[in-house]
Amino acid sequence: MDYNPGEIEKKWKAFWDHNEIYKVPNNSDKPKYYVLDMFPYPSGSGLHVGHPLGYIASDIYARYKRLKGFNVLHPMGFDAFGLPAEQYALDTGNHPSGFTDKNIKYFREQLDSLGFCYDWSREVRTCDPKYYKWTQWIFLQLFEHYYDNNLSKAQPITKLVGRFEEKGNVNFQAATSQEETFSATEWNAKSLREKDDILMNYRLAYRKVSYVNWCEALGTVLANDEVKDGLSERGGHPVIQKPMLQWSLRTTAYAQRLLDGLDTVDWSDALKAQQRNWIGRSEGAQLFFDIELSSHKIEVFTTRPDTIFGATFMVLAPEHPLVKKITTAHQYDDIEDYLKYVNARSERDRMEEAKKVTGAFTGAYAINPFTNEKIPVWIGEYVLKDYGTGAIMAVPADDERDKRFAEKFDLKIIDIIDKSMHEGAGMEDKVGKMINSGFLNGMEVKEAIQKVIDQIEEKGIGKRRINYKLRDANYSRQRYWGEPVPVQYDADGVAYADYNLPLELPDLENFKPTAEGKSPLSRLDGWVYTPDGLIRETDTMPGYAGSSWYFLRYMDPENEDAFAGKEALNYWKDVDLYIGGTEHAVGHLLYSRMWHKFLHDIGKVPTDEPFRKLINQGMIQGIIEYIYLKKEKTNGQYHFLCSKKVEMMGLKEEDYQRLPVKIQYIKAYGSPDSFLDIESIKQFLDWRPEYANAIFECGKGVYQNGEFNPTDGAKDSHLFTRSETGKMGKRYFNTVDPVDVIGTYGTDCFRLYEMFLGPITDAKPWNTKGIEGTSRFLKKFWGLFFNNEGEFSVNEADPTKEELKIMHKTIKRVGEDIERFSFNTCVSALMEATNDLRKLKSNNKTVLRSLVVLIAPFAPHMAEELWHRLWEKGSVNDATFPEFDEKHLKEDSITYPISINGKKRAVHDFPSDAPKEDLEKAAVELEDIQKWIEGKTIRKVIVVPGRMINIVVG
RNA sequence: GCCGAAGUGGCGGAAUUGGUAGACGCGCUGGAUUCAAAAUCCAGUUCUGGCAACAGAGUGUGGGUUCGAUUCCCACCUUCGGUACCA
Repeated sequence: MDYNPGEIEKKWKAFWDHNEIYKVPNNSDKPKYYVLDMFPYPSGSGLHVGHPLGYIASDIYARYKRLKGFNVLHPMGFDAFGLPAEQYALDTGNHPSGFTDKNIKYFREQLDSLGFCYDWSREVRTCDPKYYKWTQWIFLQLFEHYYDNNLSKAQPITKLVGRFEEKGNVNFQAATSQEETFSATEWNAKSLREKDDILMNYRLAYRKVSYVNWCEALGTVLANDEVKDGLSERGGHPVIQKPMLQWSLRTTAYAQRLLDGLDTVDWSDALKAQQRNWIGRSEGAQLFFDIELSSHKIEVFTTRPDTIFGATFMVLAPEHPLVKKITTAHQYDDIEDYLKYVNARSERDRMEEAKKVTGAFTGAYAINPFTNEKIPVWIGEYVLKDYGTGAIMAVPADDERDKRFAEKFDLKIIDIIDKSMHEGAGMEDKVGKMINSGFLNGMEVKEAIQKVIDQIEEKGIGKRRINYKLRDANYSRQRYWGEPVPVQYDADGVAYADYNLPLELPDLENFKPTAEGKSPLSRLDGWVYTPDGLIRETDTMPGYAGSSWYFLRYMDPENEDAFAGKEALNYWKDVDLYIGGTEHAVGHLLYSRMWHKFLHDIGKVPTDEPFRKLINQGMIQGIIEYIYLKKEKTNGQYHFLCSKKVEMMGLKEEDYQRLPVKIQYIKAYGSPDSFLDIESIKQFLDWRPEYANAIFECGKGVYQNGEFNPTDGAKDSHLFTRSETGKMGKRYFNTVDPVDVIGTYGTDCFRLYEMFLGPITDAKPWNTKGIEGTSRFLKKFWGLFFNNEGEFSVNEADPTKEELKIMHKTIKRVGEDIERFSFNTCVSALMEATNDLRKLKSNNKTVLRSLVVLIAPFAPHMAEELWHRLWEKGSVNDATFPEFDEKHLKEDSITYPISINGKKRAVHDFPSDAPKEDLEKAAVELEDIQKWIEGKTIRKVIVVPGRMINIVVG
């Protein structure tokens, strides 16, 4: 009987569904294991072959763990709120929920075609009120807690109020943006509104003024990547930085714990390094500078207080609140002009042009507290409002950016560190001897840092301090398609938690934001104004709200009394294995960890870290095929040119635009010689009718308006395309839908091939052609169970020594390779075993039964079919992963490579139990070796038993 | 700029702790089968020279450590990914 994947896969999928094979109980005698995939956003374009890579890997591991006797939780759900659905609603006027449902349905179909062992009864969707009820609930918990730095733990706001009533906030260690101190008496005298403002400075979810990219023309707030050069990506309208009162999360409160927790998890060093850099802990000093003729002080944070004698000017962030207060009348116009310029630039613009030096002088002078010199105060966009204090003391002698700034604006530079002993050392190396630095002269940098901080503290002008680069996370979105924030305000603007959850997202017809940039919800007067005279918050929550805790909901998805029940949480505890892409390295993975630590603080989850082991899958790349379009039209027509011509004639790349072409039109796709022929140019024109009259300058002629004019009588011609490996995506028209591949080769084959491509963590290009190899392998594997007449036939006799060796070798390799997530080599091992058994013409039942279990995680449908044909009961999913026995792997003899001075010159078989001395002697006497050592002295013979022999001659 | 990862045949990749470089697969070449093709099977396939036995070179580049380096160390080059200008 021939292998027919379509039939088999359909049959066993129905069998598994009917028997609820993948349903997982919340209690079991077996040890638990939790395998999680990163939460997908169900985009309209569906999955391409790159997406399932991680899902297949986790599915294989989940199935393997089950065979190893674990109770395995392996769920899936949808991160269903988000921008694309909202954009779709804006464009079409349709409600995003219908669009989202449709997308989820297609996504689910695609996932189902991949044969995953998800327990779909646990599916969650972030846009379901039953789910976001708990997202809102967690938000309110954050709102009603603050972070106590002494206890290193979140505490209820009520406790804080108690403390204020008794002692005020003096000497109180908490994560806060509160600057003024107050006594108990002062506190008790404050109005409700004043108290609320102060509490806001302590809450873990709080309101503050922060900046958004506001586009007046589009009437909406834009994400960073929707803004380019101060203009909106869509339409090219101006974008400005607009201050708005918004919700934030005090992520910074958890900075140190987020850093420390990294030491306890099994993640790659690369990923941990990224998180550490993001958190960005630095040690240094906080320091206040007096301003001449002003009562204000400028606060700075510096990691290099030792360089203070070289601080010859100061730079404030343009948004710094002091700017308006200290600017002199004379400099007013300069500063205003500069602020206008900066206002039009996004943070990203500022970063991308790191080398561009801009700034303006405020006219004010600060006093260097150690030299007592007057130093000018400037503003400059290279100083960011959200890092440190938004102000720096500039030391042009030792800092590249300060130096460029000083050179451009002709400011004083004083050398303060002699680095002549340390060639090539930079500022970050913290080496050298202090010069021109008063009492620090002659000290090494590290010593000077400590000395100067002591002095700073003694003078009372600053303190030793630890600073984090991590910023509080903006939590407000002026959008419709997200969780409503369950907060109400009274007439004074005091915020109250609304525990009437879920606060459902009301229906809407107009999804446009309001003229002032508020969320479209603010138009719903009947919703905004509550019967008790309060006003609802109209901002919605960001994408990361629902995805910061979803893995907990899977543990107990139906629970109506809690986000998950105590019992379920205590059984599943945390995620044992998390697989997903690096794009979430800092965002999602940091927010989830913070939420988890918070929930742990308030006693709601038993663990401090959510994800024990984490693997980043690499990207599957596609080949992007471009055609060259001249930027200047020829006789008013678009003009396409063969890529070979552009390359060979040495034409300037910048005169051409690269236009990605649908890969379906390409001939010789993926090869360096890929091209469009006349037929495919016609297809291209059907797709892009705006180029109907364009000129196509091919190798052997010119095609235009349906006519081909050859240069030398050619019938057809090639318009060569430029092929580049890059991302697979809709915008490059190079996606491959897994459903299409599966239609031809079957699910098992597709799974196997994705794994066979290479290591899970590496990026690698997709090439559909290579799948033939795994397809042949499955046919051969299947063929092991059938005789020449096509009848199922296995040999029930005891396996031979050779058969046992193949079997145990394969068990060892597949088992060990799954454990180290080397799935590509597992497939190789199974291929080799199949080839070996075919050579032996072996169809031994004991051996084949083991192989069926080994292949089951990879090709579950075929395995189930063969399992049942072997007269086994139940499901292969409930089989036991076979154990290997070392005794079957022993060889009688070992083939040793024999090297002379490390270079292999011969191979020879020796008995595997031959002692070292015998090997030494025998190797030297071999005929093949004699000619290499003739006339030379043997200095040494190195024998590594079981491995190799090396003869050193001289 | 900064951070991270990776460079091995025509291609994807293997070599788990320093010990036979190129497993396995794609592609290609030759053969069998076939009227022919597809499919299948067998053999070969790192490069250079040689009919061959064999010899030389070879894991991005240049150095180093070692009896022995794809693996460890130093410097550099290239590619990919991330990025909120490390005060």
